[in-house]
Amino acid sequence: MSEPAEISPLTLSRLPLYLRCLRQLQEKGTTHVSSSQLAQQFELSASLIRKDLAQFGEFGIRGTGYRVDELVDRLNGLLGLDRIHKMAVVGMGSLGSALARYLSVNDRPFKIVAAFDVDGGRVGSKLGHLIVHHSREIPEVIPETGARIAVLAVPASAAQKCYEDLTDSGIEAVLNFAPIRLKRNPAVRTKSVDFQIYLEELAYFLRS
Amino acid sequence: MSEPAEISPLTLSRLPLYLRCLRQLQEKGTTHVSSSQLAQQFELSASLIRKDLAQFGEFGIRGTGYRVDELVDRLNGLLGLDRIHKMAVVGMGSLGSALARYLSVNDRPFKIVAAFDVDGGRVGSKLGHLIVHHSREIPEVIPETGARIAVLAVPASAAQKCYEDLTDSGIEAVLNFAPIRLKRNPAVRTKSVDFQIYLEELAYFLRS
DNA sequence: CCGTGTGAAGTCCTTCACAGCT
DNA sequence: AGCTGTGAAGGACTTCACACGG
Repeated sequence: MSEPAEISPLTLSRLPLYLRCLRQLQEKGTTHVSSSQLAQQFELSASLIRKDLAQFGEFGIRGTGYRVDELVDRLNGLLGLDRIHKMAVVGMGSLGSALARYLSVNDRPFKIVAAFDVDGGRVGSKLGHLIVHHSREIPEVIPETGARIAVLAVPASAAQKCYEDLTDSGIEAVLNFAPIRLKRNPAVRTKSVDFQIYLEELAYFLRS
Repeated sequence: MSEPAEISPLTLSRLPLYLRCLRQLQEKGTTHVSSSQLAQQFELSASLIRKDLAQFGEFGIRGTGYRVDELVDRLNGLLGLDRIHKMAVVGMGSLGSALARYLSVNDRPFKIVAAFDVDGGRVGSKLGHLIVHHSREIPEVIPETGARIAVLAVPASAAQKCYEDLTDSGIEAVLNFAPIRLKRNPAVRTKSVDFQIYLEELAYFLRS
């Protein structure tokens, strides 16, 4: 059972989820877990877990379940989380700063190597031991730092321009928080997280 | 063509997206748009747009397309965005504060009516003209304010407890930002936004 | 003639059910 | 006996293609 050329997007979106659940189990000291236990505790589907995992080899033990540590390692490897990812953050407003704190926790593989803003009050200030650059320096600084992934947390009006500067500078993946539909660069993995849209979706259930 | 009892979750997730695109068109002064124009400009599927919209009535004009203003109004109505939603925010750390700013922009129908935290330095401080309450006051304050929707932006370790306090207090929908898999209350619409997971998903494409 | 609305076809994803391993 | 791995069945969603209305 060798690894397929392409993981289906829905399977891919669940792998980090499984990882999160398994990490919670690790903290509790659980060493083995079955698909049905996982399903019950975390409101997942047992058969789906098995199908998802079985795509990448047989690392379950029939009659017993999965070894938690092994599964964590395997998923970390599959997702490329077993090494450091250098990350840039563009937009150091309240959201960008908060994201910088939340996304670069020490035990996680994402390390911020560059930060940008256009606000004179923030350019030159420090984020940890990093200096915040002006966004116009993206084309020079990104290649210097070797960042391959970027978080975009600028106002909607500036997002498309920043996005293009980033992708032109060699960034390969962007996580966008600006509330706008970006015109995407097909060579760059782009994911948008839009809080307003999530709220609007929830609002539907409050029409009563 | 009357409205169905249930919208499929995937259709529902696209309606706010269409709304976002349409608002962008409104700002540019566009009055009419066809499904294929929408599809091209915003990288959507024309036939899917038509299918999604047609579920709620025939408000396209054959040969012409859709009237932007009318469609915006209709979608706003469908999603329950044509009235104010009172919202509570729990967790006034950097993320909670940033979210409070981003989600309660004036032209949006979500209005923050209560804020909570456990940190002595933040309890009692002001968010606009609102006082930040201690989280232990959730059971009293939520009913007083009439909030029906809540944003949860507390550390993972506190999330489950806060979630339960909120749902026990009558909150009907929760947007969770804590990086944890919540044990959900089935009576409450719960949506989780997990930045770490999104990054991990992107990391998969950077394994090279 | 253009674009919507919509059955039909096609694709993708999930659930089922059980053979086979431990 | 228990649980994984997996073909087969079932379901959900999307795309196709065209009839119909403007």
